[in-house]
Amino acid sequence: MERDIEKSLELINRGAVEVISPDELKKKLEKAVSDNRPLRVKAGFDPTAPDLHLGHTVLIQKMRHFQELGHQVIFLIGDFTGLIGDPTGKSETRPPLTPEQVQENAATYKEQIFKILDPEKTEIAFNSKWMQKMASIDMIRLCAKYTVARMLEREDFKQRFQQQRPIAIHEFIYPLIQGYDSVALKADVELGGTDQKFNLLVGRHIQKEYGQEPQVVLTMPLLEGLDGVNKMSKSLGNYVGITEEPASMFGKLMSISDELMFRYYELLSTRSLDEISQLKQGIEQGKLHPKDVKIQLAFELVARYHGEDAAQKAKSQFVAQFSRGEVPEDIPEYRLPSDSGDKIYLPKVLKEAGLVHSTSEARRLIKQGAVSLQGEKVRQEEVDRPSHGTVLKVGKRRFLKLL
RNA sequence: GGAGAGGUUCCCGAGUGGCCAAAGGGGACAGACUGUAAAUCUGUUGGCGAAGCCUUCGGAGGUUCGAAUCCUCCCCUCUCCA
Repeated sequence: MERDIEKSLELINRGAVEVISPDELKKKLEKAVSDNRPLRVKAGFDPTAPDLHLGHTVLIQKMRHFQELGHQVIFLIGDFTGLIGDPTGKSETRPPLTPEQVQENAATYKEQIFKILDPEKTEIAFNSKWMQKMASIDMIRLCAKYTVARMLEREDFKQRFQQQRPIAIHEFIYPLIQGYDSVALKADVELGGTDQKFNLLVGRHIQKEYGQEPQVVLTMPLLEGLDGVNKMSKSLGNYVGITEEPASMFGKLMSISDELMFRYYELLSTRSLDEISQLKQGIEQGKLHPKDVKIQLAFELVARYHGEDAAQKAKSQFVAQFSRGEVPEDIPEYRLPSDSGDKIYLPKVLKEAGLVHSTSEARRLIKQGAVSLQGEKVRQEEVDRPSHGTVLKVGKRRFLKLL
């Protein structure tokens, strides 16, 4: 275990938004060293998303830091709470998952976190272990430890309440169970995104109620999704999954705005803050092209999850396709019906091949000049039957080889 | 239990008998531009081989030449009262 408290604090605080409270953290660290007992550091994950995405990695990397300092990290999969659905940050009640879905998703989580965490030093817990068998009377006792008024202090509950939107009662139970998890795990520290602050603080309260020393709460910034506005989340579809194909990962990262790129640098890159501000300056002074700086970011992240080779390949493919307008290597093929004569009706082909949802959409795209055959823009819906191997292109990203 | 408000297209939201496949915004897609799947500007955004027709406004019926709009019943959400 790291014995230098100051050094520990430095690493722990890096990137963190808030520590509640810093004094308690320091004391816990000192005690850990003097008792030679690693701190139990908990972070909970809702098993709604089968794919971990870059947003999660901000937190997981912080867990990694604790591991590096020799502490015990607990990756809690909220398989029981997943049946409720965390209402945090949601404007609406979430549909509950079935037990089967939860199991499936939890398994996938488990596979993925070890891309970042050291399996040897990670304890994986499921809160169904203690929640499943909790007696009704104990559940009621747990509920008795918090009040409706205090629940409504939470911003999203308050808003929904004020806006006359539904809040189901079970949603109130979520923070209580999350707090009880800390009791069950005897957590010394709990990590979470800033949106989790309320739930994390409820944990402190509940622990006290159950006679435990309250956990230190450490919040990490939320990573904005690709849209640059909402937090990255599976359900909003603005995410980059860590198991995503290199090319897709690279492309998505290149699609973020130049402004958002620096946010990603700060939260995801291992580069020092100094280096990052140098990149920023370089762009402002016109020495660096923003596209190149973005390529470096995409490269670093793809390399982290897929290796250097894959990153190199994704990069050259991207440059070929979007800077030079070349046709990518692996594109889907479509065999034209042999009996279709010497004219083909393009909207139908596009639909059959799955490049568009409907022939209407295809017709619109043709009208807009988005469709080309072998580099030649198509203006007619009906065209001469193209020769074998002709490349059909829709927009910038959809390709089809006609056979 | 009583009284009231509401449920509209991917999302938010306008529409209160025909001019409604339904304003506006968001998102998405496309085009132009660009050393970016960046920014910006413009356009498109139910389906149908496209003529017109078909399906869509919580659900089921009904009135009407004609219904998102009116009526009946049902389901769901919210507010106030109990």
